[in-house]
This record gives sequence, structure tokens and C-alpha cells, in this order.
Amino acid sequence: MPDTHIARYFQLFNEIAIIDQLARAMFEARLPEGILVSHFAILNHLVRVRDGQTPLALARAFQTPKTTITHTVSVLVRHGFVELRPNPKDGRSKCVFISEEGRAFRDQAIAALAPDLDEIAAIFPPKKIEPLIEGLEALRVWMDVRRDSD
Amino acid sequence: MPDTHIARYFQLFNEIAIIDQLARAMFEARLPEGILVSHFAILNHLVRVRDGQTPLALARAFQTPKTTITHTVSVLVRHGFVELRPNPKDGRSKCVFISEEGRAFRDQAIAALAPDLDEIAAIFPPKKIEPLIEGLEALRVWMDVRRDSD
DNA sequence: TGATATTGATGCGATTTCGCACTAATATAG
DNA sequence: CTATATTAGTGCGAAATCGCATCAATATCA
Repeated sequence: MPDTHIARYFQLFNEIAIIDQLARAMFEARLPEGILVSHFAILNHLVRVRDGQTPLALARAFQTPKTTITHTVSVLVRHGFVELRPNPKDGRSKCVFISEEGRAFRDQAIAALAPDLDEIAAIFPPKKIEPLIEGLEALRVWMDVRRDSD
Repeated sequence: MPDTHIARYFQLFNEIAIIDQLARAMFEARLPEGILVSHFAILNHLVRVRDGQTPLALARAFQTPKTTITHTVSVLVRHGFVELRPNPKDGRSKCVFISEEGRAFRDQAIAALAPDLDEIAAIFPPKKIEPLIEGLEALRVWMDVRRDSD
């Protein structure tokens, strides 16, 4: 591979990092005081994927250390957004269940973000965005598999 | 805008967030112990954009609080990668200059990442990636301008 | 079965990130 | 020119993130 290509792939991830930073700030501005994107992300994952996952499964899903999940989940418990129950299949483990309040909060947070996304959609219509999402999804899936096999 | 579109735009940023997380982990695995992507990012910015910027300019460029830059720059100073000099144009301000060691470290870090990027390039050739970069760049530029005008 | 290794979660400490408040220097207004 | 407001950087404390070590429970294996 020629060196010039390297810089281009480097830029790809740079653009992604900047957009993530901007999107995070955009989203956090819509969340209530003290609630961070990392908190929301757990709730969203529990709704999108499935309820009752173990903290370790969440850690793997977010590619983050176990201790980070322990902390984040404890914050969500304190807010009454999730509930920790022992895992009937494994005495060492626990299961994270989302509460009605947590589900409502998640829905409300997404609704609060809608105006921002609408604004983006007005400039970048689905026709422009769809191939972007598909390309990113393919890259994400591949990188995810690659990391697992390390 | 129909509701179904919202979910799709939401997914766009979700994919971006996951890829950023994976890319960060991939990159950090190539960096020496104790050096984080946030440290490298400053060095890279000083080389790519320009030398001698003020901490405030860096904070704006990275969309991060001033205090975060103060901390990160102090780490880089401790490593001898950058040097802080008073700003001749403004007594309150300072200028961040990259040292030879810092420049060498940055080049070496990029080189260390090359194998990973090559691997990605083998699966996602430039023909596939270029439109992705262009789309992301357009989105990034727009979001950047939008945030400045808040 | 019984000894050992592995695994899931957490306590603890270090570093990062960040908001708030303060200081020094500059810009603005009268 | 003087008084006031604004700005750049930083100290401090809180929260987030993460590595290491520990404990309890499970899995493995002789």
C-alpha cells in the first residue's frame, strides 16, 4: 500500500472522532443536568438489544472495561432507571433490567434529540446518508469481529 | 420528517460512536504505556494545522473545555513533547510549540499504526472508502459551523 | 470428589475530563 | 486616563474512566 493511502485512512478515523465529539456535545445538551451520553447509551442498548444482560455482556458490547460498567450501572440504579438482580444461571453474575422510568427516560431523550436530527436531515437527506450508514456499518462489523479475534 | 427517518439518523451517530471506540482502542494498543489518544491528538494537530497555537485555540479545535487542554498540555510538557512559551502578542496567553522529540514521537506513532490501516485498506479499498470520507467530511464541516453559531 | 484454574463483579487508587472560581492581562467605556 | 468588563490560563474539586487486585462462584481436570 502506498504511503499516501495511509494518511487517507488516518483521516477517515479523524473525521469519525470529530463527528463523535460534536454529536456527543449535541446530544448532551439535550440531556438533563448530570446525565451523560454514557448513561443513556446503556439504557438505549438495553432497549434496542435486550433486557436483563449481565454487566460483562454490556462491557463487551461497549468495548469498555468491566469496572466502567460497574460504575455506570450504579449511577443508573441510583436514578432508578435500571434494576440489578442476581443471575439465576450463575451465582457470580447479575442481570441488568431497565425500569419503566428508565424506558420512559430513554424515549424522552430520543424525542428531545429529534429537532437536531431533523435539522441534519434537512441538509443531508436520506439519499445522501443511507450509503454512509451502510459503509460505516460494514466497517464497524468488520472492526468488531477483528477485535474479538485478538 | 417521518419518525422512521429519525431512528436512521440516530443509528448513523451510533455507528460513528462505536467505530470511534474501536479505533481508539486499536490506536492506543500501538501507543506506549501511559500515552493516550488525547495526548497524541494534540501533537498531531500541531503538526497538521500549525505550531505555536494558544491553548484556547486548541480547546476550540477539539471542542473541549480549556481546563482539559491545560491538563493534557502539561502532560506533553512533562514528556518533553511540547514547549510552552509566552505569547508575544498577548500577556495573558501562551503558545504551544512542538519539540523535535514530539514531532518524532508523532511520526513514529503514525508509522506504528500503519499495519492496522493496511489491514483495513485490504478489506475496504480506497474506492469504497473515499466516498465515505467525503460524506463524513461534509457532515463534520456542517456540524462544526452549526456549533460555532450557537 | 477434591484441588486448581477461570470467571463475574467490585473496591481501590491513578488519570482523565470537566465545571466553577480566581488571577492577571487586555479591551472597552465614560 | 480611569473604571469596568472581558478574556486566557490555571487551581481545585467532582465525576468518569480504567488498571490492578480481591473475593465469591463456577468450571476444569486429575
